[in-house]
This record gives sequence, C-alpha cells and structure tokens, in this order.
Amino acid sequence: MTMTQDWLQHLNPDQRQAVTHPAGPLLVLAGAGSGKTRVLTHRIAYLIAEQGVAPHQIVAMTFTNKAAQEMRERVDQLLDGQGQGGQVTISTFHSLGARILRRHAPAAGLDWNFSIYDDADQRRLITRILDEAGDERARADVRRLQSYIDACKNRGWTPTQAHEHAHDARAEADAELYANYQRALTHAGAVDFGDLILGVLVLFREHPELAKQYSKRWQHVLVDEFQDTNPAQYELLDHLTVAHNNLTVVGDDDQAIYRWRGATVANILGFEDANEKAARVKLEQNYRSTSVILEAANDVIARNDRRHAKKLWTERQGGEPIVAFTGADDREEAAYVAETIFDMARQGGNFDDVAIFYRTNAQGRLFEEQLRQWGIPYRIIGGLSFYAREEIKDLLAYLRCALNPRDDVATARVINTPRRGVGKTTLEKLAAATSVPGVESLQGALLLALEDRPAQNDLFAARRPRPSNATERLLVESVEELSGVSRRGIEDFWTILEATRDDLLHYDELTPVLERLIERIAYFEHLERTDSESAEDRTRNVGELLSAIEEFEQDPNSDALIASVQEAMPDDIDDLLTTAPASLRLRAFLDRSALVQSTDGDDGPGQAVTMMTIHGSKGLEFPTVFVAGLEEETFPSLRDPGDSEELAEERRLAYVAITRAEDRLYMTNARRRRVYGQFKDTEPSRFLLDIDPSRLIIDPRSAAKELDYARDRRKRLGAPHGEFPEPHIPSQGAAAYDFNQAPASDEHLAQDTPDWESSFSQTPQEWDVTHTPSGDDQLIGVTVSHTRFGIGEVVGVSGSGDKARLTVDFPAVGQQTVIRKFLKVLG
DNA sequence: GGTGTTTTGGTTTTT
DNA sequence: CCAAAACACC
Repeated sequence: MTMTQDWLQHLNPDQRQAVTHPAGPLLVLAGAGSGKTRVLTHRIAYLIAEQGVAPHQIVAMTFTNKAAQEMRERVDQLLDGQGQGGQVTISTFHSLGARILRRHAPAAGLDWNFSIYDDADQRRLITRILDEAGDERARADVRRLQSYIDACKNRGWTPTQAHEHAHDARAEADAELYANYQRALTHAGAVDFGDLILGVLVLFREHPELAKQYSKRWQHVLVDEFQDTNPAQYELLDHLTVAHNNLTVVGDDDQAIYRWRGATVANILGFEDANEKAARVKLEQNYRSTSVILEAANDVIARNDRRHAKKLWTERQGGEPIVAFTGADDREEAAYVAETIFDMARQGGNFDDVAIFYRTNAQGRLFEEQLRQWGIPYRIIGGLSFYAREEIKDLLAYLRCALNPRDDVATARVINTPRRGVGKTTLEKLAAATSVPGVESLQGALLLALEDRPAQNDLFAARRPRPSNATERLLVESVEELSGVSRRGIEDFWTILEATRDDLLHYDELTPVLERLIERIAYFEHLERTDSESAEDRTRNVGELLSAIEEFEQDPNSDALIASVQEAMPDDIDDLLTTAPASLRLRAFLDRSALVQSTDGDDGPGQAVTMMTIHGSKGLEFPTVFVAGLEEETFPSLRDPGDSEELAEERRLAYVAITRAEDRLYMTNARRRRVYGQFKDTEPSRFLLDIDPSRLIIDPRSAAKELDYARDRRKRLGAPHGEFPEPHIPSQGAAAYDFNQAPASDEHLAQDTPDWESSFSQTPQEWDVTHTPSGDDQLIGVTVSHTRFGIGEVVGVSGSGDKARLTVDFPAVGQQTVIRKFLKVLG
C-alpha cells in the first residue's frame, strides 16, 4: 500500500494531521468547504491501509442517508478493487440504532419483528391514547405532546426520567402521557424514530457488557456533522467508545442547524472539556467559494457569539459580486429566478450547476410554477416524501399489519380502506375491546367478531379473550354482537389479511405479494372512485412503489440489510409467517422505507435545477446558488422573537446557505408575500443588510433600488432590528422589469415548441421530461417507460385518452398491450 | 355508516 | 389559500 506517498500528498497539512491522528479522541473543526468529507474518508482509508485496522472495526456515522451514501462511495473509491470498503459500517445514527435494536430486541423488551412508526403514525397513536383516556386535551395539543415526547427522547429520557424532571402539574401530565404512549408502542410491537436511539441507550444502560462488546467490535468511531448531535446521540457515542475512546468527530459549530431537533452545540463546543486528551485540528482553508462569497458569509455569522474562533480563507480571491434582487411580490421573485436561470442556460450554462434554496418547503411551489413556465427542468429534494403519500402509506400499512398483527396504527389505517362498512363506531368498539386481557390488539378484537374463525398462522391460536369483570365482558360482547355490514366488512378485511399472509409464505419475491394485494382490494378502482382527478398520479405512484420494491430486491446492497434482519431473528422462533423469506425481505424493505427518504440520492434522469430547503442543502455545493425569501419573518423565521438562540440558529442557517455557493450567488426577496392567501408587506432580511454592500450589486430589474428599502417605514414605527450599513445604490439606471417577457400561461407552453428553445445548448428532449404529447397518433414511435417492463417503443394505439391501449415493444419482455396511464412518455 | 358541505386553522426546518 | 376536520343530512 503506497498511501503515504500518494493520497496524503493531496491533503493540506491540517487535513493530513487529522487523517493521520493515531488514536484517541479527535476534534476536527472543519469550516464550510474545507474538505470535511475528504478528511473522514481519507482517515478511514488511512486507518485501514496504514494502521492495520480491519475495515469491519470501523464505524462512521452520519445524519442523512445521502451523506452516508456519499461517504460509502468515496471510501470504496479510495480502497478500490479490494472490496474492503463494503466492510466498513457507514450508517446514519437512526439506521444503526434500528439494526442494533432489532438484533437485541428481546433484551430491549421488544418483539424482534417490531414496526417503525413515522411521525404521522406517532401522531395517530397519541390521538388514540388521548381519546381512549377520555383526555380532553385538544387536537392542537397532539403536536405539542409529540414534540414533548421527541424532546424527551432526544435528551435520552425514559418516561421515568421525564417524570423526575417534571416540576409542575402540566409537565407531570405530559410525562404521564409519555409513559402511556410508550406502553402503547411496546404493545403494538413498534418503535418511533426517537426510540431508535433511546431504545439502544436503555439497552446499553441495562446491559453494559453489550455496549462493551460493540465498542470492542468497532475500534474506531467517526462522526460527521457532530455539531448536530443531541444528548441521546452523544450518550450513544459514549457507550460505543467505552472500550477505547477512539472517537473522531468532525463538525462546524457555525453550521449547527438542528437545535429544534434537540441538537446541542454544547457537544462540539465542550468536546475538549469532556475529553481531556482530545486533539484538535482546525480546517480553515475553503476550497469551494470565491472570497466575495466567503466574506459575505462571514459578515452574517460574525454577529453570533459563542463560536469556536476560526477564520476561513480561500485562494480564490475576488469573484463575481453577489446579485441582489427584490421582486414586487413573491411571484415576481420566482419569475426573476426562472428567467435568470433561463438566460444562463441560453448562454451555455448547465442546469445541474444551479440550486434554489428557501426557508420552508411551501416556498418551493412558486418556483416550481415559474420554472415550468420557462420550460426549465427541476428536481425537488425533500418536500412531501414519497413514503408520506396517502396511497403509499395505505399499501405499506396493509403489508405492515399483515406482517405485524399487533401494529394497531397500521391496522386502523386500512381496516376501512377501501370502504367496507367498518366505520367510526365499529372501530371504536374494536379499539375498546383491545383492553380486555387476551384480546390485546385490534386484529385480536376483530377475530372476536368472526365466530370461531381459526387464525391460520397460529398468530392468535393461543389467544382467547379473558374478561375478568362485567365491563370487559360487555366490551367483548359489543364486538361479538356486531351485525350486518360491519361484520361482513371485518370478515372481508380478515380474508384479505390472511390471503396476504399466505402470499408472504408462498412467494419468495415481494412484487407479486403487493400486486396481488392491489388486485385483491381493487385499489386502483378505489383511487379512481375517491378522486378521479388525482387517480392517474396516484396510480403512477403505486407503480413507483412496485418498482422501488423490485429495485430493492435486485440491489445487491439490500442483501446486507436483509441479512441483518435474518441475523436478528431469534433462533428459537417457530413462527412461519415472520420467518418466511418474503417476510424477511418485507421487514427489510419497510425498515428502509421508514428510514430513507425516497429523494435521498435520487438523481432523476437528465439535467435539472435542484430545489430544496436550506436544511436539505447542508453538505452540498453548487456553482450557482439562489437564496430566496430573504425577508424578516420568512428568513429569519422567528417563532419567539425574544429567543436569541433561535436567531443565532437562523443566522447559522443563512451561513450554510451562502457557503453552498461556489462561483455565483443570488439573494432575492419580495416586497410583499402571500401568507395564507393574503398579501403581507415584508421587510428585507437583516441577514441581507448584514452583508457589506461593497460585495453586492442590485439587479437593475429589482423593484427596490436599495437593499434597505423599508428603513423609513421601520424608523417611523420605531422598531429597528439592529444597526444597518448604508445601503448600496447601483449607478446603473434601472429599467422596470417586464414580466410580459415570460411566457404567459401553461397552455401556451404545453402545446407548441417555442422557438427560444432552439437557442439552448441542450436539446429539448434531453431536459423536457415533464411534458407529454397529448394527441394519440403522436404516440406511435414514442419511447415510453413502464414501471415493470422497463423502456420500450410504442408500436400501436387503440382508443384515446388515458384509457387508450398501447401496444409497446419492450426489449426486455417483448410486445405488451398496456393502458396509457401506466406508461410514462419519455420523448 | 356514507356522503356532501361548512368551518377552521395552519408553515418552519427532518431522521 | 388549501387541506383536513367537524358537522349535517341521507
């Protein structure tokens, strides 16, 4: 191995010091763009190649799957050819937690087959608990309670500990609810996100020898984005390093943006106090941005105190000034961004090089609209996750409750989807009966209604209701005596579940299981019936789910996940259903879909502008960046204006946004913005005013000729927000921005091919992926894709509209006749 | 128990 | 302004 000569040469002295640090705690303070990931990946490679550490003795933790995936690829690259990279554990905190927890489920007091609840599931469960307890706390309280529970878990508090910390009546009531909630979770054989960390903590607290075992297995622990760890994660790291203290943490306190999720900057600020022997390396050379951009970022962040002192520098002196633009309203702001990108592309620019960042997901819509009008391809990262969509959640809920009969949240979700006459009243009766010993779960309760119907998978064989008093007997009776429609509905539902379980036993692959389920419940018809307008989209989403499953089953990386589920399976288990091959795959797939946002690392085909929230942008970089919505209340968005910590975090967020830009940065805002449908006048963001005006130019088309356009108004109102630099007034005469230049309407765009397309460097086919020809005769010869059959060419058409039947020649499976709506036109 | 209509209230940010 | 919940009626 010639690493010393080769790889280390590419590192600067500081990076090299971090990479070659021998052992023990190491704090790497890595400024934005200073080669943080580079250091981590090289350090992993160094440990293996030079220190003789075995790959499987290393664990690296990240916060996002995207980061984990990228690190994995780069480690593989460094260690190429030897397949050693694959043996390094590179994982998000939560995925790692899930793995450990499943592995030791019995010791953690869990069913090994537990479900993972996302926050919607979590909310449903809390609501149910409040309802059942007759707790009058309002619906609005559900969210507060949810974040209370999360906050406890982020601190590493069990319900008992939460109770100890409760000092008033309300806090005690909250802690009580937390305890009930936790009981209900365990009862349902489920964990929530917080449990993926807290569960492991409890396990390690109660079984220190187990923690030691893991610590010995992983001789080196590396953590990315350490500034975003919360106390629970910090404790987890403590357990994992108990045997050696070989802990490398990399982070930047200026980029701490997850305080609201329980992260505490104290972890990184106090790392050296907590680890006396900790070495520290500062990476201050930025390789990403021009000095103009870097200094602007510094102007903003410098107003925060309590920072690790550091000063980023770059060799890229100068650079283009930052362009500021103020739109008359939010729509105009979006139009400006779209037009600017359009112009760049016309001059040979690349859509992949451009990103738009905003504070909240909701802002994305306007940009989407405008980009579409200008015919600019885009991809949105984040937003509503694929797996959060109703149709996807429905189908997964079926699979979940087939696999885990105790999963009441999943059962309740689909017991009446599609409608089968099991309404609110029936569900309430069933839910009430779950409190009877021996009934335990919703599925246990619905068996009561089905006289002597044997449960074929032995899941309930041993369970009989054991009412111990009159009340309980009544509850059982109320279910047994259900009649007519509800009973039939329950029967139908049970038949569907059993048939699905049968399929899990008899198919090895998941795809047919889901396909048969969809057919069995006539799901597409259900979609059509409930909302025919959205049915097409939803049907396509279901198609995407099928292909996601198929992809998952074919992806060699899934094997490890499936294997880890199999390893977690207790030896003495004799349950046929959960141990069937398809069930193991399903468990693995469900885990992954709970933990991985579909948009993670999902690079759509072709060139596209990337849009996301600033939170989503951390760790990424783009040659051209637009930061939008720079207005007080939007960004910074201060829920509690008196909370200086909140402002400090918004400031760090601005710092993150600015430092994503390599060459060109645009900062935009709008004079008025629609909030809940009503226009509201805005003030320019203080962050914009913090930047030294010499680094900025105002676009001549801007509706405001100076940055601090609201200064007079603010003075009148006597509500200043800090001191402001003198505004910069550009010398150019500013022409009014003519928005009539923009294509007027959607219709106009959807139909013809405007001649301005020809001036683009890209061919329209390459980037026009959203438009589909509407005339049917146009379809012959067109390339289409089908979620199952792949890509093919249309050779025949009969009928018209969405219901047209197309004969398609698929290289993979030959000619098939498929309904139009199952196909996606590629061009 | 289902279906159509009115009312309300909600926006940070995500594993 | 738009989605979800509450309400009213079949």
